Amino acid sequence: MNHSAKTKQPDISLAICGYSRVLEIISDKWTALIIYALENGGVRYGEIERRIEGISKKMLTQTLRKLEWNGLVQRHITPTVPPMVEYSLTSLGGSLLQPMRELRQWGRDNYWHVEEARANYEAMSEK
Amino acid sequence: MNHSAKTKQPDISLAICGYSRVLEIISDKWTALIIYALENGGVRYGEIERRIEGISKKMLTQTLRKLEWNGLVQRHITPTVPPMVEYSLTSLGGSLLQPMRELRQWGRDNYWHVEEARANYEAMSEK
DNA sequence: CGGGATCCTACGAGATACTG
DNA sequence: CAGTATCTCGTAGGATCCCG
Repeated sequence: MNHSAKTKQPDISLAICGYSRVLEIISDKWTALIIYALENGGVRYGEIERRIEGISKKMLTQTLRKLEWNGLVQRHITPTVPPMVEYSLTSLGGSLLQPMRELRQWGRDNYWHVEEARANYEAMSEK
Repeated sequence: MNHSAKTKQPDISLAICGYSRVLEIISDKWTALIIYALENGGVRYGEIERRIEGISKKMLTQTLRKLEWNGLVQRHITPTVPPMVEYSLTSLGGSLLQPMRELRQWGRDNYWHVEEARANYEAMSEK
């Protein structure tokens, strides 16, 4: 009753692949860094901005909104003047930390292999 | 001797973060799907194309080249006419499978939470 | 303090056509 | 079969200025 039993392999569909769906959520340039900034608890807007080198207000706000929209981050406003806004991970957001840490670790352990491969590839192309 | 001992937290730097480096490698639209297509061994160009729904020759070739450049995939040509080209994961590429599978699993398990959060967020905005 | 509104541009990626 | 070569377009993301 399911997909093509006679052909060698099932299709790989972008629309259905769990990985693609995760990427849609966490592959924006600043998303992961913001999640890491929040991994130890709630942090104020300005403090996140200070912690992450090079991020602009626009990108910070935009990325936080998307994280909120996806249910990974929650926003808590204390209506003083001026206002104080604190962001924190939801439990859904927290559940992403473990798998993300593993990818990060892979990057730390293996990035030099990647750089080596690139140098090698380019050396080959020139000959 | 290291970074600012008196300020509350060390900076989070895009350039240095292991996670950002991994994203640089595997966040392209088709990259993960190609890696999955190769997870059980070498596959020919045309076969990858058939397995991945919706990919164009241009994107397939371009993504394969980048994967090769990064040392994750290797290319083996049998110079018959017409030529036969087989791609397979290197050991470096294979080492990415485990962490990627975990993210994929997260997507499968939690995507419905994300969709729920989105619906909720939008319902809030309208009021 | 914590944003929002605009403008601009580089680049990812699709469509289409051609080739050894 | 396994690619290249162009053309085009949408959008992510940076810069800048303004606001309650």
